[in-house]
Amino acid sequence: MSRLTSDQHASDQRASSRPAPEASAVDAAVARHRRPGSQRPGGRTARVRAAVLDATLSALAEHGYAALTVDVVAARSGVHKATIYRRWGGVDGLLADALERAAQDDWRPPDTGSLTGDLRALNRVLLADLTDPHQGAVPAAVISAAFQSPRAAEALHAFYIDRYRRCAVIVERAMARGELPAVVDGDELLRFATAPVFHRLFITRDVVDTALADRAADAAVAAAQAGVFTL
Amino acid sequence: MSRLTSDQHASDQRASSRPAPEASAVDAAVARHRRPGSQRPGGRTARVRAAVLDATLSALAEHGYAALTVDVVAARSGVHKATIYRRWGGVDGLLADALERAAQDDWRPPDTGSLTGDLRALNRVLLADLTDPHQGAVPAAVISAAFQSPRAAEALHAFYIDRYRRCAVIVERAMARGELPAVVDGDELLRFATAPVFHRLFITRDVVDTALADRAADAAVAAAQAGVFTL
DNA sequence: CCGTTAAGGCGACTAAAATCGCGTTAGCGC
DNA sequence: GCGCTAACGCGATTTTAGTCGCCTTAACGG
Repeated sequence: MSRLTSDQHASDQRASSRPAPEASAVDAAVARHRRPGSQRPGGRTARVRAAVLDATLSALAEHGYAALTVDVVAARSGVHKATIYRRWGGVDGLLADALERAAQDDWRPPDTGSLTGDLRALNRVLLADLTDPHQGAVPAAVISAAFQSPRAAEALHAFYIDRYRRCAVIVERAMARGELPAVVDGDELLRFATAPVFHRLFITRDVVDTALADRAADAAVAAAQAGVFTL
Repeated sequence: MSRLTSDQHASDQRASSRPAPEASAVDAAVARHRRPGSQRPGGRTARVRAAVLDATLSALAEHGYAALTVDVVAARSGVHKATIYRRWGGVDGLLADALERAAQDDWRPPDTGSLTGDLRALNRVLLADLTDPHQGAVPAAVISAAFQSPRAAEALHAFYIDRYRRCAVIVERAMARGELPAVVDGDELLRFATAPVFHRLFITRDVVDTALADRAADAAVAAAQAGVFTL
């Protein structure tokens, strides 16, 4: 089992060639791992990280957060338990790093031509992602882990800083179109628009549908037009 | 240590008298514990529950959620570990029950004379409670536990159903005063008003101040007046 | 009162999580 | 190529979490 997973991954990475020269996607992923004092972030280390985080994600999607344990990830990834504890410290570290890697994608907010349309679409995507067992399990698990682990909390914070920054363009477009009465705080507007979705999913644990997603978007637009987010 | 705690608790409870007759406050607390099939919810059982939940709360406040373990609660309460596992199943059960007991208070929403005032005050109280290490640690911990434990999720859901129901009077008063253009969904309005506080505290992990609490209240009022929550 | 029996106490037991020391491998600079 | 050494593999060990069987205690009904 452990060999199988290991081999499988090795063949995923690079079929059969020298490991060094044309590493560019790997370098990008690796650069982030380089911290002051850390050395040798080369090929193997990167492969181990990829294998471990992939295993973390698939284990999470398959058996849920409650069953996510270092031993499971070790078995799935073919990486030794001790290595995982050394590099990540525990499940919270795994989740934090998985989220950091997930943030390295090319996600872009929707563009429908209107502020309300964009925000509604954003909330629907958000809802779909968070309820999706594959993508959504990671943010959800990190939200939970953040209560116990400062590292997870920091990763979560950074993740949403980045996501909301990427969404800022929605508000900029709306202002350019003259849909808003003045210069508003885009971050603020976006956070208000999305907050109800998170709130019902993870705090009150209500059932959430697209109607709520739309209503939240509408409420934020109404508040913005009333001047609540005006700078 | 275990004897010390045990003795201390015994003397706290009832100095030196017969245990049975004049139990009324205890009875009230106990009545809830009586479930179909459960029997003998009498004095000792109630005392054990009180001791265990008190220990859970103080341990949580003192050392945080990460350090909250059954062994710690057992030691603090003077109740044996096995008993706790039998009755509560684990930390998630402890938290769920602690939240259920906490819900049995006489909490009332603020009454300032205006809708905006009430919602602002509500959000400020909410923020203060959630950041307070004593009161606030329980909801926070249960929110986290709910990701792994259906029981905690159910307790959380029920808790907020009840809290928002108690707040409904805020919106009713506002409608009676004519502050709202039509009949609005009070629950909806209240959830929108409070969602941003939870969102920043537990999802984005931003720093939260009273200015945000007020802004969230204002945004909800603006949305309500624009007809977003109209039934 | 007194018998019945839930509920709790107790400590040993099993299982799982986490750590450690040491040998091996493979990046990286030369 | 070729050392050097960071990073990983490995199995044993320690620590912590959770379970079990048996005995004791004390509610509750009569």
